Amino acid sequence: MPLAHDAPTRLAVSTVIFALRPDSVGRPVLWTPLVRRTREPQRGFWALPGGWLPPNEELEVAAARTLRSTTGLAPKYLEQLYTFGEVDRSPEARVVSVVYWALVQSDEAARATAGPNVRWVPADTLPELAFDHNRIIEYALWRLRNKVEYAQIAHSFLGETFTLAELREVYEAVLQRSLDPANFRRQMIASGRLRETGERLAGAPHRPPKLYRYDTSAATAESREPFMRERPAS
Amino acid sequence: MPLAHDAPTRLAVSTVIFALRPDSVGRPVLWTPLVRRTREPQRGFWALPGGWLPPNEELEVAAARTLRSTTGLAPKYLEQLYTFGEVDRSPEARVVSVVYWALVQSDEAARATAGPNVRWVPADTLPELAFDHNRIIEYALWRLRNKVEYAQIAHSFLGETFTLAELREVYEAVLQRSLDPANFRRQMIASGRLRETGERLAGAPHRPPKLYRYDTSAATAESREPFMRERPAS
DNA sequence: GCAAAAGTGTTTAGCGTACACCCATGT
DNA sequence: ACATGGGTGTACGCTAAACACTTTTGC
Repeated sequence: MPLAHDAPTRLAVSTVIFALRPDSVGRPVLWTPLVRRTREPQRGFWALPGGWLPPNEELEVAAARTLRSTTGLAPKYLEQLYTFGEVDRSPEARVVSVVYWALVQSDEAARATAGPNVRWVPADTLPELAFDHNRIIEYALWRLRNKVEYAQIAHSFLGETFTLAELREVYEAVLQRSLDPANFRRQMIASGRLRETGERLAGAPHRPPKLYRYDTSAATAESREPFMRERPAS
Repeated sequence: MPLAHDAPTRLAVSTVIFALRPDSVGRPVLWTPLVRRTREPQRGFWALPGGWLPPNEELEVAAARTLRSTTGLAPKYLEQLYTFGEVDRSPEARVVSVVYWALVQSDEAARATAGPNVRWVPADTLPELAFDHNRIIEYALWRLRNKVEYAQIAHSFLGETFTLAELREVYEAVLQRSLDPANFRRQMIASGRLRETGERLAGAPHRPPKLYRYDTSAATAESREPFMRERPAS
């Protein structure tokens, strides 16, 4: 079915947002917030947070604003994912969506705003979503799991300081497999991007672990990608 | 300077095209075709091939069509690169460009159409281009050089059959360093994606090398990325 | 036979994995 | 003291890099 010849192509920005939340057994797994569509087309279906691109707003800023308005949070990591533009991905009008993906701090996400039209769901067991949004989230998951293996982004789920065990739990949750604590420690230290804070986390009935901080200035030239900012727009 | 409030955001598709051509010393290096802008803004400057997105055309098809109209060629590899949408990247109007990158067969590119408004230039020593196109090509180069190291795309510069020496020359030209022929051979064979044709390339004053063919069906599930097609749209 | 590139064999170094073991704290 | 996770040491296996060596052609 051809589109109306006078309908202009519309440009939207959407964001796939990831945070870690405990599942029913208490182990952290990936969750993502969705919004309920309140108008046609696809009214009532859950969809990615997003909206039309304002003429004077940067793409990345639009993604961050969307994130903030649906979760109340600021992204700790934000990157362009892909642009989806199939002619038939939305009925009636041609819609090209520039999609971003974001990581937010998990303990903040636990207290994130939610309402009747915002719902967090486990990213690996999605319901049927509006448009091609299932496919988009699956692609974002693929990218996240790939990128965690070679880029230092896992700390974006955590706060300013963290223990190596906490960091390892993030990797294990994202990659869905357990990692050797001893080797994990050495790999992280060898990367040269962790700085000891000098403090330890006390209170547990065992040896108190050191607290680390991610060193943003230690990113080497080889590993740096174009267009990557230290602080995403908010 | 704010944009006119009634000017809609426009959507364009551009393509960074790479082929290998001999430099002055005869060694293959990366070249890319540019088109001269014949209207304002930036009239007279060289720019990436591209144009406005037709309402009923797929993004990838638009990229392939652009490629064909400027070079007369069909892409052997075509992938979305990034979407550039900075508010001020084009004067007067907000333009969001979905940029693709493509690899074309080098011996075909040698006979490619060129005219007063199409020029091939070495990709590593670009003149000053229109808009942000210098930055776009530099990013495409970065992506190409990264991806060649972990994905099997180098054969896209070659014809149906090729020798391991020819394939190695592609890698050397893209990565700008020489590779050990013995180890290169073993790595390629070990990848399991090359098939012997049973033929050899005769005529040179030395032992005739075997001819190989790239086996598209041998791509494993682990290495496959979403949205990758065997045959790009043309 | 000789030159030159194709193709094979072998050694070494680095790195990730597996796992044994010691350390430090709260109870 | 002891249980528990933090943290260290070490051996193994795989792979890439380096390079010596053999093979096969045209001249």
